[in-house]
Amino acid sequence: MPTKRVKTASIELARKVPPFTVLSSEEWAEVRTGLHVRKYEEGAFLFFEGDPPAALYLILEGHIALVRHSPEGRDIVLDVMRPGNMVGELAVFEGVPYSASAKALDHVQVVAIPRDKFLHMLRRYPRMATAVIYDLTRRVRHLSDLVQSLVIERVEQRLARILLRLAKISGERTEDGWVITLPLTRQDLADMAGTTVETAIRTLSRMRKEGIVDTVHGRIVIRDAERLSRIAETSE
Amino acid sequence: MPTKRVKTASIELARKVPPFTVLSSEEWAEVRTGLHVRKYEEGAFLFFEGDPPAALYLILEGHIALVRHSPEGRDIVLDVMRPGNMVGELAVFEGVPYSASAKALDHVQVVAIPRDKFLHMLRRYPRMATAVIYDLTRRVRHLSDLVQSLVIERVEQRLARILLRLAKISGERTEDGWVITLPLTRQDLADMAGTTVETAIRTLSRMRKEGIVDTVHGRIVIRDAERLSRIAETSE
DNA sequence: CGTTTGCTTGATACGTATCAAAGTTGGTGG
DNA sequence: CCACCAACTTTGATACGTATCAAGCAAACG
Repeated sequence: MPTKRVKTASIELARKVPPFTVLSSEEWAEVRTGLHVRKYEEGAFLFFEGDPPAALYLILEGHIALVRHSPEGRDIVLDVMRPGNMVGELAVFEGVPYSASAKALDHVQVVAIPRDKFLHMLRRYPRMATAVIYDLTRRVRHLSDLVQSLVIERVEQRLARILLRLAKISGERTEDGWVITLPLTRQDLADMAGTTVETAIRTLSRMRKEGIVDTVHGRIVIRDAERLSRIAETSE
Repeated sequence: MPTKRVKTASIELARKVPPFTVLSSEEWAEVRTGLHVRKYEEGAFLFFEGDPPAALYLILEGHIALVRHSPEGRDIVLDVMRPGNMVGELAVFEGVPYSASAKALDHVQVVAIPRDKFLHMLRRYPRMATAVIYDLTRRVRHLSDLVQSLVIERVEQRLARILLRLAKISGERTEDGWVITLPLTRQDLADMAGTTVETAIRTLSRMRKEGIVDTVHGRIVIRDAERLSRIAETSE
């Protein structure tokens, strides 16, 4: 695969994203010093569970998985974050180590906001807190859904749900269905569904045989979104 | 059991609890109009999943379980909230129906803050947002733990963890161990552990036979906290 | 071209859900 | 005070979904 040329985003891009949208030009001019854009390759980690809370990251481009590592070597994906989302808020806010690792799922560009700077910003421009609250709110809602999903649904339903969500956040319409552009391994999907690779594979194989999904060049294609939705919603 | 006389808390109590602590006397005087204390009996619901977001509640006394109902009739306890915690923030903030029901686990007293009032307060005194962020942060952390617990732990470990947590938030030291003062049914515990009543009962019975826990007058007593911790931490 | 990494399939074991039925408890009203 | 009722608890038998262990296969890579 040829390496893509990727232009580095300007820090000015951040101005268009919450929480910076609430700032006036003067305020922004003051705030932007000390902020800088960072790039991460697919598979790279922004930070690891347990690291001291150095900075909060605002995603400009790409997708980040929040991953918990279990002592037994099992990984669990708590959430998948997109452009506009923040990563690392918990730790930065409370001044405790990151409670999950942040892994780039594709090419990622972020604005890194050092902890001190962020706290200072928030004290000086409390209006910015609204954006933080919205982001946390989204996360609580997602985690609540995930808990419910883990308790009442079987792997097949959970995977169906996950594929539909992934298509929504990084899907591309093509002739034979929705392509999930994120380069995900079966292990990644298993970690999102709270199951093992083998079970994830078996489930996806069954779906492939039924013509519901397919894999092309490592990308998952949803061939029959309606049937997938039906599986996701099946209440028994 | 004789009905206890319970004094209604004064609205002034709220002044000592975040997010109101950040207000000056004048600000508080302005804010407190329109706020009122509400009481709920054990088992009562403050609101149901799907209700319009009428108000946010600040707990002054008692404990509230956030519960999701599944179509199949299964309940899932997402979190147990204590004095100082807020309930209903998500819905109030985003203006969407409550995503879970709020059930009083014991005698509860709250300050009800109508949605409009709350949003207005937050715009006028943005410093108050900090308390909201802290509360959300706690919830995200708890839900993350819960997800991890559901994925990697077996029922026994999950229950052990839950009992220890409950002892911490509503435990009382007595001669033969820690008594969990909340009046919880086996069904409640099952809903917290993401399992069925029968399995919860079997697990607790086993623990009782081993002298780890016991039930006295419907209250759970932790007789051997150390052994319980060991079960909760066992990594295999 | 060999080596690693990810994918796939099979056989088996284990934990938990489910269904069924009976026992216990606290509260109610006669 | 007793009888009754409803809600909660308990135990047993069985079925099912998924983890686990094992082994082979395909594709990517230096």
